[in-house]
Amino acid sequence: MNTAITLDNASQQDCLPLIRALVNAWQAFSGFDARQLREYDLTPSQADVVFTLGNTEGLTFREIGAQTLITKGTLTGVVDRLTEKGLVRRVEQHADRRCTRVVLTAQGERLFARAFPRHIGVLQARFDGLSEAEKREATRLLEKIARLFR
Amino acid sequence: MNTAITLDNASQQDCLPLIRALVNAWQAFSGFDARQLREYDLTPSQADVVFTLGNTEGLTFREIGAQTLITKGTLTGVVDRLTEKGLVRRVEQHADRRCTRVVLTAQGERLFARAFPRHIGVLQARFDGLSEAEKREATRLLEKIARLFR
DNA sequence: GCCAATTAGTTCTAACGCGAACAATAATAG
DNA sequence: CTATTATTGTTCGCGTTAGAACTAATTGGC
Repeated sequence: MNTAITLDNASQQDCLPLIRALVNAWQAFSGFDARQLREYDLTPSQADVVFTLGNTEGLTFREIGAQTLITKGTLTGVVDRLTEKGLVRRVEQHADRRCTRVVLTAQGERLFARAFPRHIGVLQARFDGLSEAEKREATRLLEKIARLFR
Repeated sequence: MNTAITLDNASQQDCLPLIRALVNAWQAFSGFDARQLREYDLTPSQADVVFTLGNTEGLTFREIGAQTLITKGTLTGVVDRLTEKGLVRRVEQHADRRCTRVVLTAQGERLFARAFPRHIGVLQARFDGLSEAEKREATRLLEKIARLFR
């Protein structure tokens, strides 16, 4: 009994159908998400930030990065573009002058109130193609996969 | 009985834990994949192309794009970089002069023979943290999710 | 109190990723 | 046959994406 993987048997490994399914599911979901968000003139990353800032008093770059999984280097650019659009603004902190708080502007709040419920509604409607038991099981398995590769 | 989604109940929709799990699983898997491939000095897209071309007589851009889900515009750049590295070359077709076939060079073949089995082996080892039944169920659910958003 | 280690955010580089516009070529309708 | 339509790959614009180097500010050890 040997687990060596050769050029000949590599394509028969049973992880490959699962990997293909994961890639396809991600591609389909993220593509759909991006197309939907275009209605609000937002990229997925921008929407992620706006939706994270909604119903908060503002968050620092570090906090946004932790919740959205956007790297801090990327986040600088995303916040720059949201600022140009007038949806957020940077607020300096006196307590810790290294930190910057990012806050939704009035326009950002309005977009959040309009886009967030509608966007979630569209996604929820699609996911209702799964039963509640399937959603729970898929969540459990995906959490387990995430742990395996962390 | 109403399914309207408001600003207040949007965060309670039961698709959200599943979405979070999907995002986290993808992030963890694709990040691991990218770090592993760095050992061969390949990006995920480059590896995707090299691994797709392995054991073939070469494929056109259209065929590679169909199998890898890389857009044709992106593929031009990926093949450019693989060409610079000496791993693939473009072969013009006389039959249809619009088409270009991409073929592994001898160096590309060697890299494929070395990297493909080893990389699959590393991934397979991680996925063995799931039982066979879990792999099948995860595959089924992910295929269903992909269909919901296609 | 002072120096070393941390932390926060910015900048830079290389490579995607997608959609749209484009030129060259091929296929099809009439 | 010829005009229209479709397909193939390239190019471009814009926006990520990760990672590393960098600056400014803060914290911890002693």
